[in-house]
Amino acid sequence: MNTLSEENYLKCIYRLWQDKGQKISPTAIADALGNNPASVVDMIRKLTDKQLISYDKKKGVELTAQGQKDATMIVRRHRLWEVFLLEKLGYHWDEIHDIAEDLEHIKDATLADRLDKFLGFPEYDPHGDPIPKANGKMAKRYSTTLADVKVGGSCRVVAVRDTTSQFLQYLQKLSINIGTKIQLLEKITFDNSLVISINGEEPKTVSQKFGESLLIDM
Amino acid sequence: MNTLSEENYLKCIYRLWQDKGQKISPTAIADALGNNPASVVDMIRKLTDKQLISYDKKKGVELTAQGQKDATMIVRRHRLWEVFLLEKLGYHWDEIHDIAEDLEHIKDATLADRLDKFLGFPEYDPHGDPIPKANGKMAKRYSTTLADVKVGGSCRVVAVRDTTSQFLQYLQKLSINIGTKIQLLEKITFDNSLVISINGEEPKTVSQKFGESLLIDM
DNA sequence: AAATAAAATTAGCCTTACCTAATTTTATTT
DNA sequence: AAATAAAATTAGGTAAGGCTAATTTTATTT
Ligand SMILES: [Mn+2]
Ligand SMILES: [Mn+2]
Ligand SMILES: [Mn+2]
Ligand SMILES: [Mn+2]
Repeated sequence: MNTLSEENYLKCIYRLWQDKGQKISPTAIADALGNNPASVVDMIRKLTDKQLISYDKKKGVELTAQGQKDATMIVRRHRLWEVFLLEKLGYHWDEIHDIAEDLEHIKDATLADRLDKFLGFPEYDPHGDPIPKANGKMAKRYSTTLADVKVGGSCRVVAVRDTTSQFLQYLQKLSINIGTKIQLLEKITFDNSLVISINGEEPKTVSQKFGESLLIDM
Repeated sequence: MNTLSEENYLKCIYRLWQDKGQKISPTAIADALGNNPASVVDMIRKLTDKQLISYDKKKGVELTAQGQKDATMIVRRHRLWEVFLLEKLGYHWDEIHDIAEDLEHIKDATLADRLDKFLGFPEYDPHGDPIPKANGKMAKRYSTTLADVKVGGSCRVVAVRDTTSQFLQYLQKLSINIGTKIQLLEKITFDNSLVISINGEEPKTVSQKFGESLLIDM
């Protein structure tokens, strides 16, 4: 069984691998976790000994089959708890991530499966991220962002790429939720700012960073 | 905020204080937690510094007002999660204690209150222990055991004093649950064994230890 | 009151998971 | 190719929360 810290590293490596598909370096992990690179090197040794990752200066850090399995199950628990907190306990979507960050580490052979059943086997979490099934499979992850939409085009919000409360609360203020319709009216060439209409309302301007953080379906 | 270990010590001291009402010594705590007395002495120092307990060789360990408040809220969370696991996720009553032992440490300002509301503000947990309210108050704790019943008398099971799976599974085997009616047919004077009838069925013999572990209402 | 037993405490170690500072290796400029 | 910068690693340290073994204090017997 993995410790809390080991689990957080596995999940972090899994996320970096999914997000970029690029070489995962000790510094990348350190940045993502807010830890010192020296600490990361320690943990890389530990996880390598446990055969959960492999590390090669050329290829960077990679999850082994077992590491991938373990990471997927942590993500599964995280997202299921998020659904529970939002749907059953009435939290808002900017409050659930941090609590799920702790709940995901509760280990019991049947807990995740029971929770899954209790929640009605949800496909996506409240942020639009797919929830891995017990067998590790999961629905497709969205990848097109608002920044990819062509001027004049319309789209529907399906997920967020950033789950910080700063971003989620900003969305709240703009009345944007999963499912909200957005039309791209104009792209400011100077800094790629986007002029959008939310649910057909009056135009608002948002930054490129904002656009890249909203996942959409055309 | 208290660490996981500090919380487990607080809860342990709280339980010892409730159970015996006697002087709580370092060895008693060590026994209860399965830790070494030397480790307990370390933690006594730490909790004393944090003003959560007081320690006097004569009077033993005592919770301060704050320590009592903290301990009560841990117990609240533990028992609420137990109700959740049993009622919502369908666990049996011998499986929930260990999982709640971890869930009780999840800290969020409103989590316990939301869970309480979601569960319909239960008064007792699945083992018959009263659940502290948000203000710290709770329903009465039962204290009469099956061993206190007079021969010929009848009673109803209201709680268990032992939550080990050994005991709970034994109860399961005997078809005893919260609410089960038991009649005391005979008390063997040799070793205080009890001959009982469960729900009017044929007589069964149980030990004194068994009788002292079942809390009842006459 | 001594002797003995039990409980409490101290001293010194260990592991986990972090850290800083120094050094070495690898990449990027010039 | 050197020089420089960045990344990775090593060395050594810290705090939490355990441990064992030795010692001191307190209780219980004789
Ligand atoms: Mn986590
Ligand atoms: Mn999420
Ligand atoms: Mn616990
Ligand atoms: Mn209970």
